[in-house]
Amino acid sequence: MKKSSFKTAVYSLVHTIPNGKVMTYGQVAKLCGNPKAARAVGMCMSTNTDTKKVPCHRVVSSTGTLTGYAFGGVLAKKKLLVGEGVCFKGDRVDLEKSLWSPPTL
DNA sequence: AAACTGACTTCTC
DNA sequence: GGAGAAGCCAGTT
Repeated sequence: MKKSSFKTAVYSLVHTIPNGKVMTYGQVAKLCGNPKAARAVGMCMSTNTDTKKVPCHRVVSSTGTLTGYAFGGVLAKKKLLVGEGVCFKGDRVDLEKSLWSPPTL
């Protein structure tokens, strides 16, 4: 590992999110080194263009609300999550069932 | 190097 | 839980 920019860490972490699960920006930010860098995480998602390598649609806000999506908006994001098997509560993700946390290495 | 921006989080009412 | 306000971080210009 070299040049571990925050962005790189976020990309790697998001890339580890399994299908049918979601993570919050705060969770990602914390695992990346700064629990308050949730905003920075979101920006990295917006700059991200490889949805296949970085499933940014699996990243939601702390309350389970879907935030922006650079590939069709929250509508497409929601559809993607539902299609993967993520539980939804109206317009929000059921974090109690679909919130995922990385393995303790 | 400084300033601005942005897909956030948390507190209070 | 919803609405409003303040604080925080990294990236881009």
